[in-house]
Amino acid sequence: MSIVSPGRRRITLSDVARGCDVSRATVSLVLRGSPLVHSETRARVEAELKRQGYVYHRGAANLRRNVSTSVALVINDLSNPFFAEFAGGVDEALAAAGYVTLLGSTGESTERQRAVLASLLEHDPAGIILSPAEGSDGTQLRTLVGARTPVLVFNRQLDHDDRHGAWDFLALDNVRGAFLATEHLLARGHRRIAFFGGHRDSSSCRQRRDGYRAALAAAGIEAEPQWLVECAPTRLEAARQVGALFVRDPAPTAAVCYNDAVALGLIAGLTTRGRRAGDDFAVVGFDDIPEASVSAPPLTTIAVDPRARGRQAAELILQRLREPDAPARTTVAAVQLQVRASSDAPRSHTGDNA
Amino acid sequence: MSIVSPGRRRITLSDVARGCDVSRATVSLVLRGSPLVHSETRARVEAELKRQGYVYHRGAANLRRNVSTSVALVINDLSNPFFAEFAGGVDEALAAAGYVTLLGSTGESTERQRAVLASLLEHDPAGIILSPAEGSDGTQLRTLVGARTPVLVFNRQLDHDDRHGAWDFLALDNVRGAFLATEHLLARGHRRIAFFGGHRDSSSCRQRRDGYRAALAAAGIEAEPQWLVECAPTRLEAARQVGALFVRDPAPTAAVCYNDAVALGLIAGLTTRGRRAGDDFAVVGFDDIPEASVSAPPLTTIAVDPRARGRQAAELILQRLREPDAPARTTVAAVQLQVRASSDAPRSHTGDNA
DNA sequence: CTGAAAGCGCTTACAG
DNA sequence: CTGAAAGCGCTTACAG
Repeated sequence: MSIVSPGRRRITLSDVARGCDVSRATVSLVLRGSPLVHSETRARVEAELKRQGYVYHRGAANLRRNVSTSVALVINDLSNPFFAEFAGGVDEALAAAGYVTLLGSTGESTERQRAVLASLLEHDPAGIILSPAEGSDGTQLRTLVGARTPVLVFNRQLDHDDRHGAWDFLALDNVRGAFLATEHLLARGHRRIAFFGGHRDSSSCRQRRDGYRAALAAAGIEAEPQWLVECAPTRLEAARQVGALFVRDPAPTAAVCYNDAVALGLIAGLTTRGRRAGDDFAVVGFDDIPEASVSAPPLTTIAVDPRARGRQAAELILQRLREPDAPARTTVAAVQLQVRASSDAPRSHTGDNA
Repeated sequence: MSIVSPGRRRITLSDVARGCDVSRATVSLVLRGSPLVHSETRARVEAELKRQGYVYHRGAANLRRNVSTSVALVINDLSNPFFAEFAGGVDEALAAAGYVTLLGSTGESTERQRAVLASLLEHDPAGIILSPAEGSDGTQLRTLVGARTPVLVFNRQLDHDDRHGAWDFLALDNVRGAFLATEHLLARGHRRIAFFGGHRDSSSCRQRRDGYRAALAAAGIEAEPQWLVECAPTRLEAARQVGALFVRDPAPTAAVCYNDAVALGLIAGLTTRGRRAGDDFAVVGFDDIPEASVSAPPLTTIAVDPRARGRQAAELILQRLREPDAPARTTVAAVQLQVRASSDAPRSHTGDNA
């Protein structure tokens, strides 16, 4: 004879059925709002459900019905405000559609990404929204995920194409964003414009560089090799690399940055070197993270609206669940220039007359 | 005769068992690492698991075993960097312990909180980490959640105590934080120090005001009523309320702010009024959000380390799962003063000689 | 060491 | 309109 702590045992359909003298089937029909149940019976069952504090066990129901009401969201890390906003948008749209969000973080490690995906897959998500860790391989991911679970890839292209047909892809318009940023600096009179930060092997960096080059080309300028400075996309690394911009004369008077973190690092590095961003050097960022609007000087940047991108990603995976057999699609999300006084000094202020 | 798309059907234990001529029981024992299985049989089964691309269905297993491997995390919103960091810490620690995080956002609405909790409970979380929406009622939450699922409350006290015995509570040391902030301004020579922002009916605001008053009292100062200015804890509202600080002469020369958002709003509002934070008015914040270090001027504030708090919250709920019957506990997390040049001008700079 | 059988909490044809 | 029965994918005593 075992003693069960009060309230510890789960209340099931059977308990409720017993409590109001109907079958489990009838209670189930009431729960699912079936019109088959007599309204008086329904009322009795509903009273009993409430009386016993019944909680629906969606997992059991999903098992029986062979459906899933969760979507896995795998991102780099919530400490990055870009992904935090993105995740907020995903969760908002998924919750509105009746899905629950399963969270996973890779910390930009493909090894952790493997482990996180394997663990999440065991929870049977209906689909996966994946912002891949840098260096993720499409073929490997396909082996891990299989063909049963649709994946929406966000932000970063996978390294290898996939024999089974590509996954859906939500891309930022990196080319156009960098084009707009560069065009803005050109319009303010700059001619020697650097592209600062990021790694050449990241697809988003290559695309942003392409947009940058295209804007320069449209103005009849060819990017000089020393204007292209690589560094890890963090504030600290960017601050360390600032010197590379000024090794040769004439040095650039402005920089399009790979992202806002790099731009903030550049601003800090300029200060260290006795220069003032927005005063004698122009800086434009990419992403429009929350810090961009309160930095000193405020940062002109490319707004990506990560929260809206999150909602969009959720809509795309939900649509895929509705049409599992439609061909894979790439969606390119628009970006826009967010001008703020005054990280983007005009050339006249930089004391440059070359 | 229905045609199944290749790879759409789930591979189950039965498929694997059939594929290598053993019973489902044996496959299950292999999966769970039982020493009962002959090593040769084990090898055969493992090869077949891999060959068929088997994915464990943890939901089915958990149903049978009556356990859960998920924890629900309910917060205000991931757009708030404080909660994003907190969530990152929670997820990190839960993942390390083999749990998956179910995410839910309230947007500070108790109505949405009800709906989100009801939905998450249907997914049978082992426990819930809840940062309650403002105005959450403990009695109502108890009715909703029941006695089966342990809850760790974070950051904000619930409105009513609970007859069933309180839930675990992870609190920030708000009193001490505000005390440290106020003491710092006193040490810099200020005597007329305001407490700016927050709502009196929020428990964290009351506690921070208590710490502020205690520090003033220790210096023989009593807070004047007009030094206590309420406003919603957002940048925008704070900027709008700045005028209230200067309605009477002599006005305060410094302010302890309810949080960093309010502090940043105050800094902006001061600028609008032709004053300069850190130059002729001293500002101290609370939370140490990422913007605090890059604002102009950088913000001296109280560091709460939300990521560490997230890890701590996860540890506390995991411990509760291990000891369901231990008495409920309140844990107070330490906070510390983060001094940054130079939002915290000394009084001599404020031109105040009163 | 391996297999047959019962059961977790639910749903859904099917019969009445 | 209601109930008995089978089954979703797994686990676990129990028997052999």
